[in-house]
Amino acid sequence: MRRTKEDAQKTYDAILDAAVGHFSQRGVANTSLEDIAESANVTRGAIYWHFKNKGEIFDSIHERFYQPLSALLLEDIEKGDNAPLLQLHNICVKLLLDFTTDQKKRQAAALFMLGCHYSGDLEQYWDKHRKKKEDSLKIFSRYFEKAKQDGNLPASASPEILTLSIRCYMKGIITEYLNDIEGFDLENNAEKLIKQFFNSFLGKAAV
Amino acid sequence: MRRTKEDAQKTYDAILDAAVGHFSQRGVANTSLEDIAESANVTRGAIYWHFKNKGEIFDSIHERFYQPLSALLLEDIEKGDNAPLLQLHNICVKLLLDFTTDQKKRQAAALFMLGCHYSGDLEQYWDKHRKKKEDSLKIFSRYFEKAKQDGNLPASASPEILTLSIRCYMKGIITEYLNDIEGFDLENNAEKLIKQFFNSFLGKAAV
DNA sequence: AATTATACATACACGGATGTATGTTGTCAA
DNA sequence: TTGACAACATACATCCGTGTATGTATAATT
Repeated sequence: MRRTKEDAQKTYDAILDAAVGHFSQRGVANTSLEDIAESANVTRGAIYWHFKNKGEIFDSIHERFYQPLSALLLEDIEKGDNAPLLQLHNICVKLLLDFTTDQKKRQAAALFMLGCHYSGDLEQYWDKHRKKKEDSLKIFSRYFEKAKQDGNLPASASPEILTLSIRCYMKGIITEYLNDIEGFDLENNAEKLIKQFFNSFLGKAAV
Repeated sequence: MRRTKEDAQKTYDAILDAAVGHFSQRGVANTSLEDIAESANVTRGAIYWHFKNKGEIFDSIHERFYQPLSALLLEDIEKGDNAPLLQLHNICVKLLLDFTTDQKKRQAAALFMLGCHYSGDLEQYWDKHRKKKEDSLKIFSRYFEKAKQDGNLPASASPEILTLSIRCYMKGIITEYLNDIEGFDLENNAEKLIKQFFNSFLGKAAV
Protein backbone atom coordinates (compact mmCIF):
# COMPACT_ATOMS: atom_id res chain seq x y z
CA MET A 1 0.00 0.00 0.00
CA ARG A 2 3.06 2.26 0.14
CA ARG A 3 2.44 5.18 -2.21
CA THR A 4 4.70 7.63 -3.97
CA LYS A 5 5.45 11.09 -2.57
CA GLU A 6 2.72 12.70 -4.62
CA ASP A 7 0.23 10.13 -3.38
CA ALA A 8 1.21 10.91 0.17
CA GLN A 9 0.76 14.61 -0.48
CA LYS A 10 -2.69 13.88 -1.86
CA THR A 11 -3.79 12.03 1.24
CA TYR A 12 -2.29 14.84 3.35
CA ASP A 13 -4.40 17.35 1.46
CA ALA A 14 -7.44 15.10 1.57
CA ILE A 15 -7.15 14.88 5.34
CA LEU A 16 -6.94 18.67 5.66
CA ASP A 17 -9.87 19.16 3.32
CA ALA A 18 -11.98 16.67 5.20
CA ALA A 19 -10.99 18.21 8.51
CA VAL A 20 -11.87 21.74 7.47
CA GLY A 21 -15.28 20.58 6.35
CA HIS A 22 -16.10 18.84 9.60
CA PHE A 23 -14.49 21.47 11.81
CA SER A 24 -16.40 24.31 10.21
CA GLN A 25 -19.70 22.50 10.29
CA ARG A 26 -19.64 20.81 13.68
CA GLY A 27 -16.78 22.47 15.48
CA VAL A 28 -13.40 21.06 16.32
CA ALA A 29 -14.46 19.42 19.55
CA ASN A 30 -17.42 17.66 17.97
CA THR A 31 -15.30 16.15 15.24
CA SER A 32 -13.54 12.85 15.81
CA LEU A 33 -10.50 11.71 13.90
CA GLU A 34 -12.64 8.83 12.67
CA ASP A 35 -15.00 11.36 11.07
CA ILE A 36 -12.11 12.98 9.24
CA ALA A 37 -10.59 9.68 8.22
CA GLU A 38 -13.85 8.45 6.78
CA SER A 39 -14.36 11.59 4.70
CA ALA A 40 -10.81 11.41 3.44
CA ASN A 41 -11.15 7.72 2.58
CA VAL A 42 -8.32 6.71 4.85
CA THR A 43 -8.04 5.28 8.34
CA ARG A 44 -6.96 6.98 11.53
CA GLY A 45 -3.58 5.39 10.97
CA ALA A 46 -2.95 7.69 8.04
CA ILE A 47 -3.90 10.71 10.11
CA TYR A 48 -1.58 9.77 12.94
CA TRP A 49 1.22 9.27 10.45
CA HIS A 50 0.83 12.76 8.98
CA PHE A 51 -0.17 14.62 12.14
CA LYS A 52 0.61 14.32 15.80
CA ASN A 53 -3.00 14.89 16.85
CA LYS A 54 -6.12 16.92 16.14
CA GLY A 55 -4.53 20.15 17.30
CA GLU A 56 -1.81 19.87 14.70
CA ILE A 57 -4.39 19.40 11.99
CA PHE A 58 -6.09 22.53 13.23
CA ASP A 59 -2.85 24.49 13.14
CA SER A 60 -2.00 23.23 9.66
CA ILE A 61 -5.35 24.43 8.40
CA HIS A 62 -4.66 27.83 9.88
CA GLU A 63 -1.38 28.12 8.02
CA ARG A 64 -2.88 27.03 4.75
CA PHE A 65 -5.64 29.61 5.14
CA TYR A 66 -3.81 32.64 6.51
CA GLN A 67 -0.81 32.62 4.26
CA PRO A 68 -2.69 33.46 1.03
CA LEU A 69 -4.83 35.97 2.89
CA SER A 70 -1.85 37.84 4.31
CA ALA A 71 -0.12 37.71 0.95
CA LEU A 72 -3.19 39.15 -0.77
CA LEU A 73 -3.44 42.06 1.63
CA LEU A 74 0.28 42.81 1.53
CA GLU A 75 0.32 42.73 -2.23
CA ASP A 76 -2.57 45.14 -2.41
CA ILE A 77 -1.17 47.71 -0.02
CA GLU A 78 2.23 47.67 -1.70
CA LYS A 79 0.66 48.14 -5.07
CA GLY A 80 0.46 51.67 -3.77
CA ASP A 81 -2.61 53.09 -5.35
CA ASN A 82 -2.94 56.84 -4.91
CA ALA A 83 -6.52 56.56 -3.69
CA PRO A 84 -6.08 54.45 -0.54
CA LEU A 85 -9.65 54.75 0.66
CA LEU A 86 -11.09 53.60 -2.63
CA GLN A 87 -8.53 50.83 -2.58
CA LEU A 88 -9.60 49.73 0.88
CA HIS A 89 -13.23 49.93 -0.14
CA ASN A 90 -12.56 47.69 -3.10
CA ILE A 91 -10.60 45.09 -1.23
CA CYS A 92 -13.23 44.87 1.47
CA VAL A 93 -15.89 44.24 -1.12
CA LYS A 94 -13.64 41.73 -2.83
CA LEU A 95 -12.99 39.87 0.40
CA LEU A 96 -16.70 39.63 1.10
CA LEU A 97 -17.65 38.55 -2.40
CA ASP A 98 -14.93 35.92 -2.32
CA PHE A 99 -16.89 34.19 0.40
CA THR A 100 -19.94 33.91 -1.81
CA THR A 101 -18.02 31.95 -4.42
CA ASP A 102 -15.22 30.16 -2.59
CA GLN A 103 -16.42 27.41 -0.30
CA LYS A 104 -12.92 26.71 1.01
CA LYS A 105 -12.54 30.26 2.28
CA ARG A 106 -16.02 30.11 3.74
CA GLN A 107 -15.18 26.96 5.64
CA ALA A 108 -11.87 28.24 6.92
CA ALA A 109 -13.39 31.52 8.04
CA ALA A 110 -16.26 29.74 9.73
CA LEU A 111 -13.74 27.57 11.50
CA PHE A 112 -11.56 30.32 12.90
CA MET A 113 -14.27 32.89 13.52
CA LEU A 114 -17.00 30.67 14.87
CA GLY A 115 -15.88 27.12 15.23
CA CYS A 116 -13.01 27.05 17.62
CA HIS A 117 -12.41 27.66 21.26
CA TYR A 118 -8.75 28.06 22.01
CA SER A 119 -8.98 25.99 25.15
CA GLY A 120 -7.62 22.62 26.08
CA ASP A 121 -5.57 21.14 23.27
CA LEU A 122 -5.89 24.24 21.12
CA GLU A 123 -4.82 26.74 23.76
CA GLN A 124 -1.17 26.46 22.75
CA TYR A 125 -1.98 27.91 19.32
CA TRP A 126 -3.85 30.98 20.56
CA ASP A 127 -0.90 33.34 20.76
CA LYS A 128 0.49 32.26 17.44
CA HIS A 129 -2.80 32.59 15.59
CA ARG A 130 -3.64 35.89 17.24
CA LYS A 131 -0.35 37.41 16.18
CA LYS A 132 -0.94 36.44 12.59
CA LYS A 133 -4.36 38.01 12.81
CA GLU A 134 -2.95 41.22 14.27
CA ASP A 135 -0.40 41.40 11.48
CA SER A 136 -3.12 41.26 8.89
CA LEU A 137 -5.20 43.83 10.71
CA LYS A 138 -2.30 46.25 10.91
CA ILE A 139 -2.38 46.46 7.16
CA PHE A 140 -5.85 47.96 7.38
CA SER A 141 -4.53 50.86 9.41
CA ARG A 142 -2.00 51.72 6.73
CA TYR A 143 -4.77 52.65 4.31
CA PHE A 144 -6.17 55.17 6.73
CA GLU A 145 -2.81 56.59 7.68
CA LYS A 146 -2.01 57.05 4.04
CA ALA A 147 -5.32 58.81 3.48
CA LYS A 148 -4.70 61.01 6.48
CA GLN A 149 -1.30 62.04 5.13
CA ASP A 150 -2.83 62.81 1.79
CA GLY A 151 -5.38 65.00 3.54
CA ASN A 152 -8.27 62.83 2.43
CA LEU A 153 -9.66 62.37 5.91
CA PRO A 154 -11.60 64.99 7.84
CA ALA A 155 -9.44 66.38 10.62
CA SER A 156 -11.88 65.01 13.14
CA ALA A 157 -11.55 61.46 11.89
CA SER A 158 -9.09 59.31 13.77
CA PRO A 159 -7.27 56.58 11.83
CA GLU A 160 -7.17 54.45 14.97
CA ILE A 161 -10.91 54.48 15.45
CA LEU A 162 -11.52 53.99 11.76
CA THR A 163 -9.23 50.98 11.73
CA LEU A 164 -10.97 49.47 14.72
CA SER A 165 -14.30 50.31 13.18
CA ILE A 166 -13.76 48.68 9.79
CA ARG A 167 -12.23 45.69 11.51
CA CYS A 168 -15.32 45.17 13.64
CA TYR A 169 -17.61 45.87 10.74
CA MET A 170 -15.98 43.31 8.50
CA LYS A 171 -15.93 40.79 11.29
CA GLY A 172 -19.62 41.33 11.93
CA ILE A 173 -20.61 41.05 8.30
CA ILE A 174 -18.63 37.86 7.83
CA THR A 175 -19.84 36.18 10.99
CA GLU A 176 -23.46 37.13 10.43
CA TYR A 177 -23.21 35.82 6.92
CA LEU A 178 -21.56 32.59 7.98
CA ASN A 179 -24.11 32.09 10.70
CA ASP A 180 -26.97 32.02 8.24
CA ILE A 181 -25.71 31.80 4.69
CA GLU A 182 -29.12 31.19 3.18
CA GLY A 183 -30.71 34.12 4.97
CA PHE A 184 -27.98 36.68 4.28
CA ASP A 185 -27.77 37.86 0.69
CA LEU A 186 -24.14 38.88 0.82
CA GLU A 187 -23.72 38.84 -2.93
CA ASN A 188 -26.15 41.73 -3.36
CA ASN A 189 -25.39 43.57 -0.15
CA ALA A 190 -21.62 43.46 0.17
CA GLU A 191 -20.96 46.64 -1.77
CA LYS A 192 -23.91 48.46 -0.24
CA LEU A 193 -22.71 47.64 3.25
CA ILE A 194 -19.16 48.74 2.57
CA LYS A 195 -20.29 51.92 0.88
CA GLN A 196 -22.45 52.58 3.89
CA PHE A 197 -19.32 52.48 5.99
CA PHE A 198 -17.26 54.80 3.84
CA ASN A 199 -20.10 57.28 3.70
CA SER A 200 -19.59 57.80 7.38
CA PHE A 201 -16.55 59.98 6.91
CA LEU A 202 -16.58 60.87 3.24
CA GLY A 203 -19.03 62.55 0.97
CA LYS A 204 -21.03 60.05 -1.00
CA ALA A 205 -19.27 61.07 -4.18
CA ALA A 206 -15.96 59.81 -2.85
CA VAL A 207 -16.72 56.22 -3.64
CA MET B 1 -30.22 15.77 52.26
CA ARG B 2 -33.64 16.79 50.99
CA ARG B 3 -33.73 20.59 50.76
CA THR B 4 -36.49 23.15 50.73
CA LYS B 5 -37.85 24.67 47.54
CA GLU B 6 -35.63 27.71 47.84
CA ASP B 7 -32.61 25.51 48.34
CA ALA B 8 -33.48 23.60 45.20
CA GLN B 9 -33.82 26.84 43.29
CA LYS B 10 -30.40 27.88 44.52
CA THR B 11 -28.74 24.75 43.26
CA TYR B 12 -30.62 25.16 39.98
CA ASP B 13 -29.19 28.65 39.64
CA ALA B 14 -25.75 27.51 40.74
CA ILE B 15 -25.75 24.87 38.04
CA LEU B 16 -26.68 27.41 35.38
CA ASP B 17 -24.08 29.87 36.62
CA ALA B 18 -21.39 27.23 36.61
CA ALA B 19 -22.47 26.03 33.19
CA VAL B 20 -22.39 29.49 31.64
CA GLY B 21 -18.90 30.02 32.98
CA HIS B 22 -17.52 26.82 31.55
CA PHE B 23 -19.47 27.02 28.30
CA SER B 24 -18.28 30.54 27.56
CA GLN B 25 -14.69 29.79 28.40
CA ARG B 26 -14.17 26.35 26.91
CA GLY B 27 -17.15 25.85 24.69
CA VAL B 28 -20.13 23.60 25.22
CA ALA B 29 -18.53 20.51 23.71
CA ASN B 30 -15.40 20.81 25.82
CA THR B 31 -17.37 21.04 29.04
CA SER B 32 -18.39 17.89 30.86
CA LEU B 33 -21.26 17.67 33.29
CA GLU B 34 -18.68 16.76 35.89
CA ASP B 35 -16.97 20.13 35.29
CA ILE B 36 -20.25 21.92 35.88
CA ALA B 37 -21.14 19.85 38.91
CA GLU B 38 -17.80 20.51 40.54
CA SER B 39 -18.07 24.28 40.06
CA ALA B 40 -21.59 24.26 41.42
CA ASN B 41 -20.57 22.14 44.41
CA VAL B 42 -22.98 19.38 43.57
CA THR B 43 -22.74 16.01 41.84
CA ARG B 44 -23.92 15.02 38.40
CA GLY B 45 -26.94 13.53 40.14
CA ALA B 46 -28.19 16.99 40.94
CA ILE B 47 -27.75 18.10 37.36
CA TYR B 48 -29.66 15.12 36.00
CA TRP B 49 -32.45 15.80 38.43
CA HIS B 50 -32.87 19.41 37.28
CA PHE B 51 -32.05 18.93 33.58
CA LYS B 52 -32.50 16.20 31.06
CA ASN B 53 -29.02 16.65 29.60
CA LYS B 54 -26.43 19.21 28.57
CA GLY B 55 -28.56 20.52 25.75
CA GLU B 56 -31.34 21.46 28.12
CA ILE B 57 -28.89 23.38 30.29
CA PHE B 58 -27.78 25.21 27.19
CA ASP B 59 -31.35 26.07 26.26
CA SER B 60 -32.17 27.21 29.78
CA ILE B 61 -29.21 29.58 29.70
CA HIS B 62 -30.49 31.00 26.46
CA GLU B 63 -33.87 31.75 27.94
CA ARG B 64 -32.41 33.35 31.03
CA PHE B 65 -30.21 35.54 28.85
CA TYR B 66 -32.53 36.52 26.01
CA GLN B 67 -35.63 37.34 27.98
CA PRO B 68 -34.20 40.41 29.76
CA LEU B 69 -32.49 41.52 26.56
CA SER B 70 -35.66 41.37 24.52
CA ALA B 71 -37.57 43.07 27.30
CA LEU B 72 -35.03 45.88 27.47
CA LEU B 73 -35.20 46.52 23.74
CA LEU B 74 -38.98 46.36 23.62
CA GLU B 75 -39.30 48.72 26.56
CA ASP B 76 -36.96 51.19 24.93
CA ILE B 77 -38.71 51.26 21.57
CA GLU B 78 -42.12 51.61 23.13
CA LYS B 79 -40.95 54.46 25.29
CA GLY B 80 -41.38 56.26 21.99
CA ASP B 81 -38.80 58.96 22.06
CA ASN B 82 -39.21 61.49 19.28
CA ALA B 83 -35.57 61.23 18.28
CA PRO B 84 -35.35 57.59 17.26
CA LEU B 85 -31.83 57.75 15.88
CA LEU B 86 -30.44 59.31 19.03
CA GLN B 87 -32.37 56.73 20.95
CA LEU B 88 -30.82 53.91 18.95
CA HIS B 89 -27.41 55.47 19.32
CA ASN B 90 -27.81 55.56 23.06
CA ILE B 91 -29.06 52.03 23.46
CA CYS B 92 -26.23 50.68 21.34
CA VAL B 93 -23.69 52.43 23.53
CA LYS B 94 -25.50 51.20 26.61
CA LEU B 95 -25.51 47.62 25.39
CA LEU B 96 -21.79 47.76 24.73
CA LEU B 97 -20.91 49.41 28.03
CA ASP B 98 -23.02 46.84 29.85
CA PHE B 99 -20.54 44.22 28.74
CA THR B 100 -17.67 46.06 30.36
CA THR B 101 -19.34 45.89 33.77
CA ASP B 102 -21.57 42.82 33.73
CA GLN B 103 -19.67 39.56 33.63
CA LYS B 104 -22.83 37.50 33.34
CA LYS B 105 -23.84 39.24 30.13
CA ARG B 106 -20.32 38.90 28.83
CA GLN B 107 -20.34 35.18 29.47
CA ALA B 108 -23.75 34.64 27.92
CA ALA B 109 -22.84 36.66 24.85
CA ALA B 110 -19.55 34.82 24.47
CA LEU B 111 -21.45 31.58 24.71
CA PHE B 112 -24.03 32.27 22.03
CA MET B 113 -21.85 34.33 19.72
CA LEU B 114 -18.64 32.37 19.89
CA GLY B 115 -18.99 29.28 21.97
CA CYS B 116 -21.59 27.11 20.41
CA HIS B 117 -22.05 25.09 17.29
CA TYR B 118 -25.63 24.17 16.75
CA SER B 119 -24.77 20.65 15.66
CA GLY B 120 -25.33 17.30 17.23
CA ASP B 121 -27.25 17.61 20.46
CA LEU B 122 -27.74 21.35 20.10
CA GLU B 123 -29.08 21.27 16.57
CA GLN B 124 -32.65 20.99 17.80
CA TYR B 125 -32.42 24.43 19.41
CA TRP B 126 -31.11 26.27 16.35
CA ASP B 127 -34.47 27.28 14.92
CA LYS B 128 -35.86 28.35 18.25
CA HIS B 129 -32.86 30.45 19.18
CA ARG B 130 -32.56 32.00 15.75
CA LYS B 131 -36.17 33.11 15.84
CA LYS B 132 -35.66 34.84 19.16
CA LYS B 133 -32.63 36.55 17.72
CA GLU B 134 -34.55 37.67 14.67
CA ASP B 135 -37.28 39.08 16.87
CA SER B 136 -34.78 41.20 18.74
CA LEU B 137 -33.15 42.36 15.54
CA LYS B 138 -36.47 43.40 14.06
CA ILE B 139 -36.71 45.98 16.78
CA PHE B 140 -33.62 47.64 15.40
CA SER B 141 -35.35 48.21 12.10
CA ARG B 142 -38.19 50.04 13.78
CA TYR B 143 -35.86 52.85 14.83
CA PHE B 144 -34.84 53.46 11.25
CA GLU B 145 -38.35 53.18 9.87
CA LYS B 146 -39.50 55.70 12.41
CA ALA B 147 -36.68 58.04 11.45
CA LYS B 148 -37.52 57.61 7.79
CA GLN B 149 -41.14 58.53 8.41
CA ASP B 150 -40.06 61.56 10.37
CA GLY B 151 -37.90 62.59 7.45
CA ASN B 152 -34.73 62.29 9.44
CA LEU B 153 -33.03 60.01 6.96
CA PRO B 154 -31.58 61.12 3.64
CA ALA B 155 -33.77 59.89 0.80
CA SER B 156 -30.89 57.76 -0.42
CA ALA B 157 -30.54 55.89 2.86
CA SER B 158 -32.32 52.57 3.02
CA PRO B 159 -33.69 51.42 6.38
CA GLU B 160 -33.09 47.83 5.35
CA ILE B 161 -29.40 48.31 4.68
CA LEU B 162 -29.02 50.45 7.77
CA THR B 163 -30.61 47.77 9.91
CA LEU B 164 -28.38 45.10 8.46
CA SER B 165 -25.42 47.40 8.84
CA ILE B 166 -25.87 48.26 12.51
CA ARG B 167 -26.61 44.62 13.23
CA CYS B 168 -23.32 43.52 11.71
CA TYR B 169 -21.46 46.37 13.29
CA MET B 170 -22.69 45.57 16.78
CA LYS B 171 -22.01 41.90 16.26
CA GLY B 172 -18.48 42.65 15.15
CA ILE B 173 -17.73 44.99 18.02
CA ILE B 174 -19.03 42.53 20.58
CA THR B 175 -17.27 39.51 19.14
CA GLU B 176 -13.97 41.30 18.68
CA TYR B 177 -14.23 42.53 22.23
CA LEU B 178 -15.08 39.12 23.62
CA ASN B 179 -12.29 37.53 21.65
CA ASP B 180 -9.68 39.65 23.37
CA ILE B 181 -11.12 41.50 26.32
CA GLU B 182 -7.78 42.73 27.61
CA GLY B 183 -6.70 44.07 24.24
CA PHE B 184 -9.94 45.84 23.34
CA ASP B 185 -10.66 48.98 25.35
CA LEU B 186 -14.40 48.91 24.88
CA GLU B 187 -15.08 51.20 27.78
CA ASN B 188 -13.33 54.10 26.08
CA ASN B 189 -14.21 53.25 22.51
CA ALA B 190 -17.85 52.20 22.62
CA GLU B 191 -19.27 55.66 22.11
CA LYS B 192 -16.67 56.64 19.55
CA LEU B 193 -17.41 53.54 17.51
CA ILE B 194 -21.15 54.06 17.58
CA LYS B 195 -20.85 57.75 16.76
CA GLN B 196 -18.65 56.74 13.87
CA PHE B 197 -21.55 54.71 12.56
CA PHE B 198 -24.21 57.37 12.93
CA ASN B 199 -22.01 59.93 11.20
CA SER B 200 -22.68 58.05 8.03
CA PHE B 201 -26.11 59.56 7.50
CA LEU B 202 -26.34 62.40 9.97
CA GLY B 203 -24.41 65.56 10.42
CA LYS B 204 -21.98 65.25 13.26
CA ALA B 205 -24.04 67.65 15.31
CA ALA B 206 -26.97 65.27 15.27
CA VAL B 207 -25.58 63.12 18.00
C1' DA C 1 -46.63 10.07 63.60
C1' DA C 2 -46.32 7.63 59.70
C1' DT C 3 -46.01 7.93 54.97
C1' DT C 4 -44.68 9.74 50.72
C1' DA C 5 -42.42 12.27 47.47
C1' DT C 6 -38.51 15.38 46.82
C1' DA C 7 -33.74 16.58 46.10
C1' DC C 8 -30.14 15.03 45.67
C1' DA C 9 -25.53 11.46 46.16
C1' DT C 10 -23.55 7.17 44.81
C1' DA C 11 -22.67 3.30 41.94
C1' DC C 12 -22.65 0.99 37.64
C1' DA C 13 -22.85 -0.16 32.73
C1' DC C 14 -21.80 1.31 28.26
C1' DG C 15 -19.99 3.43 24.09
C1' DG C 16 -16.89 6.21 21.92
C1' DA C 17 -12.57 8.60 21.23
C1' DT C 18 -7.76 8.70 21.80
C1' DG C 19 -3.10 7.08 21.42
C1' DT C 20 0.01 3.46 20.61
C1' DA C 21 1.76 -0.86 19.16
C1' DT C 22 2.15 -3.76 15.57
C1' DG C 23 1.31 -5.61 10.95
C1' DT C 24 1.55 -5.11 5.84
C1' DT C 25 2.73 -3.69 1.39
C1' DG C 26 4.82 -1.28 -2.08
C1' DT C 27 8.76 1.74 -3.40
C1' DC C 28 13.29 3.15 -3.90
C1' DA C 29 18.07 3.00 -3.16
C1' DA C 30 22.29 0.34 -3.20
C1' DT D 1 17.34 -8.29 -5.82
C1' DT D 2 17.11 -7.38 -1.65
C1' DG D 3 16.98 -4.91 2.36
C1' DA D 4 15.19 -0.96 4.40
C1' DC D 5 12.14 2.38 5.04
C1' DA D 6 8.01 5.05 3.93
C1' DA D 7 2.97 5.14 4.01
C1' DC D 8 -0.26 3.56 5.60
C1' DA D 9 -4.02 -0.29 7.86
C1' DT D 10 -5.25 -3.00 11.79
C1' DA D 11 -5.57 -4.26 16.49
C1' DC D 12 -5.44 -3.19 21.25
C1' DA D 13 -5.42 -0.84 25.77
C1' DT D 14 -7.12 2.90 28.21
C1' DC D 15 -9.77 6.59 29.71
C1' DC D 16 -13.41 9.76 29.83
C1' DG D 17 -18.13 11.14 29.53
C1' DT D 18 -22.81 9.89 29.49
C1' DG D 19 -27.06 7.99 31.15
C1' DT D 20 -29.42 5.30 34.33
C1' DA D 21 -30.33 2.69 38.32
C1' DT D 22 -30.33 2.74 42.99
C1' DG D 23 -29.64 4.51 47.65
C1' DT D 24 -30.86 7.97 51.24
C1' DA D 25 -32.07 11.56 54.13
C1' DT D 26 -35.20 15.12 54.87
C1' DA D 27 -39.16 18.10 53.95
C1' DA D 28 -43.92 18.12 53.09
C1' DT D 29 -48.25 15.80 53.44
C1' DT D 30 -51.91 13.22 55.77
